[in-house]
Amino acid sequence: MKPTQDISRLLRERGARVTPARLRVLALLRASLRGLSHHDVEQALADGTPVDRVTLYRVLDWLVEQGLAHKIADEQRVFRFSAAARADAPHGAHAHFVCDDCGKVFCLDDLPPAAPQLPAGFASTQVEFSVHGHCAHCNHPEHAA
Amino acid sequence: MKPTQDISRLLRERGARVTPARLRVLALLRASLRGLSHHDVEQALADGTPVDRVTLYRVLDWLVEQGLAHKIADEQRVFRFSAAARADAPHGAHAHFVCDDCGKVFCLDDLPPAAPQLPAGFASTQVEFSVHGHCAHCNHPEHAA
DNA sequence: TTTGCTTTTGCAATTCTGTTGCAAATACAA
DNA sequence: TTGTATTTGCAACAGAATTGCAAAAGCAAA
Repeated sequence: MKPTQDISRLLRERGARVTPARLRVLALLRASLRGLSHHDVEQALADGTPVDRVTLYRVLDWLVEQGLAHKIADEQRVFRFSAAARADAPHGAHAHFVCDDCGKVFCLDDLPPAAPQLPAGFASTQVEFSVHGHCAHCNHPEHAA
Repeated sequence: MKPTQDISRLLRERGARVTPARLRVLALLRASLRGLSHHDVEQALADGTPVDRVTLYRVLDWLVEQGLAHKIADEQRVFRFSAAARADAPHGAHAHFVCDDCGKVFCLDDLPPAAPQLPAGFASTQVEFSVHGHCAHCNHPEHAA
């Protein structure tokens, strides 16, 4: 089961051109459990034929424009992209783990946090719960850069 | 009542050096109803003796480090700073309310829930709990800008 | 007040993240 | 295969934020 074939059909169905960059990026986003920054995607695609930085920005924005991906600014003011099909729920409904070493964001399935009591007059629209620390990869000295 | 005298004493009490830049920036943040970007602060201080851009960045970060201000990235991926309501410990584990209208950050006294179970190898150092919504001021149409 | 040490400031240059303009390459339909 | 609009890659640009280092300023002790 080639995920790229699914994606290829998906793109074709909406009258969009099927290009390697779009296939690879969307497949990557769909395979990822966490939001990916432009840099993350660039690194992930560097193994095969490298994709130009600008093309990557444009593909990512195009995916967002097409409603196939979501774009949010993380705490470090970096845009993170995630596939829309999986993450269609309002962002922030789940908890995040932020690695303070590598800056990566992981989604924690766990724990739908309840909003605490707010002062009078305050209205909450969204709750964000982030756990900061060191991810499994950065926690192991032998893996550190 | 000179707010700068309050601030001057506040800084001195914690063994920090009292400089014009720190006084002016913190006074400005305290007087502001919404979160200010670096550019906002630079403009606001341009009337008097202009403060160097880099100094401004450093003063703002220093205030955050001291727990006297909060720093968040807004939707346009620009950092916005606001005075901390409670001049507490250096940004400990407490909950925040972020107003999506004015960008201001309020500290909530409620303690965040304990860190959820993390994947193997992950270590948590800090838990951040943010509630997004509309603050009491922005909730009232007659007060809105 | 003066001295001396430490912190802070200001300038220049640099990094990081993302954009824009334009010509060449490519997808896709005819 | 050909024609055409779309997409790509390169280069240059732009704004936000950071870094290195010498000069200036704060503060305590003499």
